[in-house]
Amino acid sequence: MSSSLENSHLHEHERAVAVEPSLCTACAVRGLTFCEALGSGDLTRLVDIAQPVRIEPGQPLFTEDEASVALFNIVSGTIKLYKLLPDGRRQITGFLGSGDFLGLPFQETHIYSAETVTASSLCRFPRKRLEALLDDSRDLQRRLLSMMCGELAAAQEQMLLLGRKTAKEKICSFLCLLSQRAARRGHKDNPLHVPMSRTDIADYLGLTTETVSRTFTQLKTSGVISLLEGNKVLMSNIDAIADMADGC
Amino acid sequence: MSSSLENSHLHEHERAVAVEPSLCTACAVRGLTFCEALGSGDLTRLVDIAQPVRIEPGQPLFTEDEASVALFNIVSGTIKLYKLLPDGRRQITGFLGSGDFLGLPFQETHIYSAETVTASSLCRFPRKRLEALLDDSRDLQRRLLSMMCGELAAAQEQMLLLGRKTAKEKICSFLCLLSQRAARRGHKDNPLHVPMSRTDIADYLGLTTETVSRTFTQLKTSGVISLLEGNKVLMSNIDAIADMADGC
DNA sequence: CGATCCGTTGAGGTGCGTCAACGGGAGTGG
DNA sequence: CCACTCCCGTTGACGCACCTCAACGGATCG
Repeated sequence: MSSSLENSHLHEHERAVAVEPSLCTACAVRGLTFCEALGSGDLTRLVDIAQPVRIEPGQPLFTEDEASVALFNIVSGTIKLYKLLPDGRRQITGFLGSGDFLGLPFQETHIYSAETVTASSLCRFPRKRLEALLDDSRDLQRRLLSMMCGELAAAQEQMLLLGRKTAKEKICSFLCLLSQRAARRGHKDNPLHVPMSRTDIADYLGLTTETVSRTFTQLKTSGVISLLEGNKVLMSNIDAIADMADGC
Repeated sequence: MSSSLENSHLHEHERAVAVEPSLCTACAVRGLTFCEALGSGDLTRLVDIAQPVRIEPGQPLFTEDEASVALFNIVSGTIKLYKLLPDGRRQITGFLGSGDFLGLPFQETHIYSAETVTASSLCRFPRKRLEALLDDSRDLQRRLLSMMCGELAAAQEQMLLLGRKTAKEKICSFLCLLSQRAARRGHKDNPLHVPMSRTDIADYLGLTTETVSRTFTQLKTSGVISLLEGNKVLMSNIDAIADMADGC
């Protein structure tokens, strides 16, 4: 599925030049991240430890059980998080996009693997230094706590999906989720861009690629979506899709 | 399934007497909770807003989408958290026990319903007042952040279970989880107490009661567990169960 | 002692997984 | 420019793990 532990390329990025303060104040996704919570003083300190990183599609960022040395803000691109069973079965626990925070502070090892789906640019923070900053800045910590609450809420919603929804409901929920997130980020949300493969979608929804494919054609045949060029999905009846997502 | 919004009994508990400071310093579960992070000054402030609550089995604490007015520490007993689909399908997203924190700070509404499984005693905190305390105490906030990270890790593990494990693997994982938590709390972990009903277990694991029951008898027949009186499970071969939990 | 609830067991059905084949697009090499 | 390969998405045929429906026994309770 991937080249596993071959992530030595990351260390090359550590030599990247320090971020200019202007890059943060001008950051396109700053309003979405925890950086928003920072006053100019703390922002300077954050800039000191931030390292811009650009990564190609399909590259691992870190692996489950590996020691956690860095945390990230995602500036652009899509990242997938996943856990594996010994025999190779995979569960993707989330897709992250611009503005999302990647990694768990105050945890010594990663609890999941992370890999790019599309070409991505990230803001990399050495963990220990970010934790020190967190200890000093109550605003930053509170903002992060609030983001974690949001992630926990999303995780619970995903449990409902995985445990109790049918294939059609899962696909519809997935489309609604992607659409909402695109809108929140200011991206186009109706001809919706779906950058992940059928395999990734299947491993996110607890299905197989065949079932994902069949369900898409079923939705296409019933007229609620159209599949366009460039991995785009046109939702011709969003209300119907939202209803189907909850089994109405 | 439950008496839904009938939780007016909660307000009676609000009249409960204030906690004595000695009750906190002597609290049996203090080392497990975020209270551990408090110095004596902050502890006094926490005592001021804490309200002891005792609730019978099968009683709702709050409901999904309801405004969040209070958060809780669980002193003893078991609580279930769940989400519902419009047609009544239910997913239990977690079971909480002594030392666990219940509720999401800085969120205006609850994202799940909570109900007692067994008779429980809780420590109730009005949300706004606890948030004010959080804003003042960095240690408290950090401890809570760290607990949220643990919950998020558990949620990811549960997604792997729901999306990719078989019925037998789910049941074995469940037994291992309960056993580990019992040990961490200092409860007996091998003749393991399983207080929840087959229906609750099914709704937690994304199965039906029949499948849960059949899988238990299957494990019993193959000799790795025995079902004892009083909802106790004896695991005669824990290693085998742990292996089966991951499909080995 | 009827009523209700819970756990168990059986018989039968089905939604989704498994296995296999096929076609189109991208990359590669001659 | 054309083969050739590889990868990905799609579709079909078939099987099975789990769900559905139903019956039953034991425990609890008014």
